[in-house]
Amino acid sequence: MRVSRLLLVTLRDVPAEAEITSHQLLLRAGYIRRVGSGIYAYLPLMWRVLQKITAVVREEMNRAGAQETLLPQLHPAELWQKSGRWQGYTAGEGIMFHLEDRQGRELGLGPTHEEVITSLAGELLRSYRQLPVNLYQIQTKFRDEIRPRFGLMRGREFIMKDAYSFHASEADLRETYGVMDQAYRRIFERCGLDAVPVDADSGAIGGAASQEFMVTADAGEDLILISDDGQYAANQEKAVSIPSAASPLPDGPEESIPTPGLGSIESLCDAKGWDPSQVVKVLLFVATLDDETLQPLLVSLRGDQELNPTKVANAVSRTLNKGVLDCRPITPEDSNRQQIDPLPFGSIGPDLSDDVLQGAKTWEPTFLRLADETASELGSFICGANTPDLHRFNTSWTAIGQKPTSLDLRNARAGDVCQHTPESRLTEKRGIEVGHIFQLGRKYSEAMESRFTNENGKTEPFWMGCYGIGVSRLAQAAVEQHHDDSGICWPTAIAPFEAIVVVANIQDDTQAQLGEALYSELQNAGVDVLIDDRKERAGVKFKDADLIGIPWRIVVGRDASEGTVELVCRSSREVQKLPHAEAVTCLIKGLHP
RNA sequence: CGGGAUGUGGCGCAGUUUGGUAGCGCACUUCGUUCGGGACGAAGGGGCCGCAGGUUCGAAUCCUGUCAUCCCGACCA
Repeated sequence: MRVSRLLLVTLRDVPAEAEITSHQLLLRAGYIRRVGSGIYAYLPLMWRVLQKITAVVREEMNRAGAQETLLPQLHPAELWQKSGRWQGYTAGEGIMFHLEDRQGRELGLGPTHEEVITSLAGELLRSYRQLPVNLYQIQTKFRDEIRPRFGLMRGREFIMKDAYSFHASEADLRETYGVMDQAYRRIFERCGLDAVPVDADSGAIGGAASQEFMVTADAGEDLILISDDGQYAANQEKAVSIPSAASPLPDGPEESIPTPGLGSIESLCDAKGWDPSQVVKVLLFVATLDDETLQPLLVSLRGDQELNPTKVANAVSRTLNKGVLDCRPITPEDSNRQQIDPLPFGSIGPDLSDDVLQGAKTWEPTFLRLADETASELGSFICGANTPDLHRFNTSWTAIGQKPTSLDLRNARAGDVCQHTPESRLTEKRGIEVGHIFQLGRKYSEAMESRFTNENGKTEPFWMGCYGIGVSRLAQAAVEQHHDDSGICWPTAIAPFEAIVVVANIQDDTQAQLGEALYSELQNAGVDVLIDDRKERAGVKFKDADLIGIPWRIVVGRDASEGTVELVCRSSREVQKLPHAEAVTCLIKGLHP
């Protein structure tokens, strides 16, 4: 390709819309253009990058025994109604774009394809003899993100590879899950990304085991915790650790202590000289369940710990055996709306009576009470007295009259001791989620009544796995991980071109001819090569070449008359002056070591 | 949806406080000089100042409404 004919519009100024480096560079280097909020055009250079990535993904998926298909993007509502997800995905905070056709039929624009594929599998896979099957597709997904962000990182339209596997047994599912884990590691490695597999919460998609692949980068939206010894890594939503010990309270009788104006743990401890680990804090939430009930929650946690909302939602879901659509803190305004008496915020104890909920307009009349183990394991502690400006000192679960069950509801934090070995501690990093693999189990096959006949002639629902890679996000994550002050430094495997021949002065016949000769030679050698044949000053061409980040550059310039050129490595900035033939061999060796 | 900010040629911005009919840099076009790290000079083209009302002799500027975009929280590949 000739740069003179390439649609390449580079910008000197950073568009105001871009916050993070990778987004700025993709815009400046002419890879993407914003068309609407969270909607981007992939310009020719970007499209080449995406094709390089999908080629790697295809190879590895095919190698792992998966088969490529292409599923529709328009999904009839009935499919989603059958799985029970239509409501949750379209109403309120729902993430699915949806529409009505001229007949008044409802359709959704696919944010994910469990429903479609599971219903197809039920029709096509009748016998255990056909199993296992792993189907994948690479296509555009639509999600009406609450807040699109950071260019391709969180778009409303994005390219994703998703795969779904169907199995006759859980053991077989686990085997394919393992194969996918290995395939994913290879994919990210081949794409030149440093991606860490971490234990993850399976979230809205549901299911048993799940693992995310995180590209470590400061701009990442997720917080991940990694052990010093590298044996354990998890998303903060899922991460577990051993909490630090609480400072014990001196023995003594229970006391009521006036605490006017001390509504936060911090102010309370500052004023009274207590340690936050001696206090049980109580947080009130209201959870929206999938049967539309609004369940008030009372959560107890040791004062020095942070609550993990994902763990709370999962605990609610497990306890009540219902899905949790939303979980938000109860605020003083809620008492007005529910027409109940004001709650003693700042002085709530774990034994806050259900009486406070009597007469609530839409809430359930009793609290679901949950306690983190850091709180439930305290012998004696300080807590609110359920009366404004009053706390209880040296009380206990016996005195309070209820010993809650111990759950893990807290955030693991950097510095915490690991569960797998007390020798190791956790550190925090930020990560960009580029892949996620799940063992779904039978959740969808049961809901969609998608079944096969087993060896014993009985019908049963499939065991399922699902495996996603954010292809367009991966491309931007690669830029986030590979750039310098001058621009992008693509890993060769996913660079739009492997090499660029820069003719310093195209009007110099010697330079032009040698440049053209090298260009054809490289093309004939199967190298993806660009030639910058523009009538621009050399400086402009160098700046552009750096910006767009082609891994190798051959500069044909003032030494062209002696047949000497420069071979430049973009990422290391290493320059070698070489006879042109040698530069070509050297370049090809660099590409295929 | 809650909190914050911004809308002025393709991009980055000034002008808004104190109303007088729009300007700068980059980019673009032409010519000349220059030619290995985003050149210089000259000449040019391009904007109903987000949109709709209102106030006024007169609105980018003041008032009301509305829309859009971006940032911080809830969602996820």
